[in-house]
Amino acid sequence: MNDVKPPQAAARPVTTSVVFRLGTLGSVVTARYTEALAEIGLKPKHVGLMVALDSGAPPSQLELARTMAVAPSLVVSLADHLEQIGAVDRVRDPADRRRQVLALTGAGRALLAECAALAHRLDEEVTAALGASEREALRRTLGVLGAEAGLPTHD
Amino acid sequence: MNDVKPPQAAARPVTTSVVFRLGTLGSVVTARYTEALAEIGLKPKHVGLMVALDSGAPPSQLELARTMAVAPSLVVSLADHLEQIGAVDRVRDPADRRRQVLALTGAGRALLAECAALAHRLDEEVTAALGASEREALRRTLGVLGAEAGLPTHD
DNA sequence: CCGAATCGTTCTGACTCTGAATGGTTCCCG
DNA sequence: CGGGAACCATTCAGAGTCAGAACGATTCGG
Repeated sequence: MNDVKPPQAAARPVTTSVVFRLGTLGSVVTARYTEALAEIGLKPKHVGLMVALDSGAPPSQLELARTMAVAPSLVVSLADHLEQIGAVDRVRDPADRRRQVLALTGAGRALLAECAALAHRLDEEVTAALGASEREALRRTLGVLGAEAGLPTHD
Repeated sequence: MNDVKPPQAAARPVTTSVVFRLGTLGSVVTARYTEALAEIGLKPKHVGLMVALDSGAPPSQLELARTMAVAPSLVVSLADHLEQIGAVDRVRDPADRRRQVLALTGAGRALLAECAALAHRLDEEVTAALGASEREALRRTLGVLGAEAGLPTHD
């Protein structure tokens, strides 16, 4: 019937997929987020660890590694840094002295709040082209997908 | 007034920000996407390069590096591989023999279509928890934000 | 009470990407 | 014309991030 060859390869190009858009957008947004966090001496995974602690995840390092889907050895270095700046306490569990139990300090909660403020400030830049209802719908939909994938989501 | 200390640190936790959700979701989705691509011997950036070519971006390697926001030396290795598997032609521009001009071959277009199919298949898994209208709204919103950020978006 | 299992830590290595150095090509100006 | 400056692609070394193996300390089970 129609032999018209489109200049593009496919009727539904890769670029129209949620997966592709989420990937590319995710990396550019994360780049800005990472840059902003660097100014307060943190990396995204540090925030991730604090979020896990704040969400009431089991506080032993091994379990934190599991909830973060990350190697235990990485948790060590993250905890090292957070402890050094006074954001977390790290004590041996008296009941099982193999375990290292992490807990947010007051300063840690303040730091996490600062990260939250920073993130929401970035949100306004990133979603500037969106209307309020679209913005909220996006936030909500991402929350649903995140929860589906087992990510921490207050809301 | 109210001195009730919430168990969480902030009224608007980091996890409710679009930036945070986009980042975490992006990385988990990208992980699955990367894994799926690996089975056909590609990495996300290979697809990115093919997409750029397919979208009519200026085909010299340096300009491709600019549109992909990536170092020129990386384009070399990406093009090396794509050329080796016959997905792109790489010829010296006769008008300026410093330039290396890339172009998708037929096989390249087929490969890109395969990636598109793969991505859309993944989409259904990832967005399984969403209704059709929500899914479409997400796709559209991500497209708007991507366009805002200067990303290639057919649609 | 002793061997197996568990947790944390250290360290090595894989992987990805950038930036500097190099060689070939073109442009510009005297 | 001719020669130096600018430009493009390529190679290579190195920074950064992360996982996995190896080890020591501690606990559990028989």
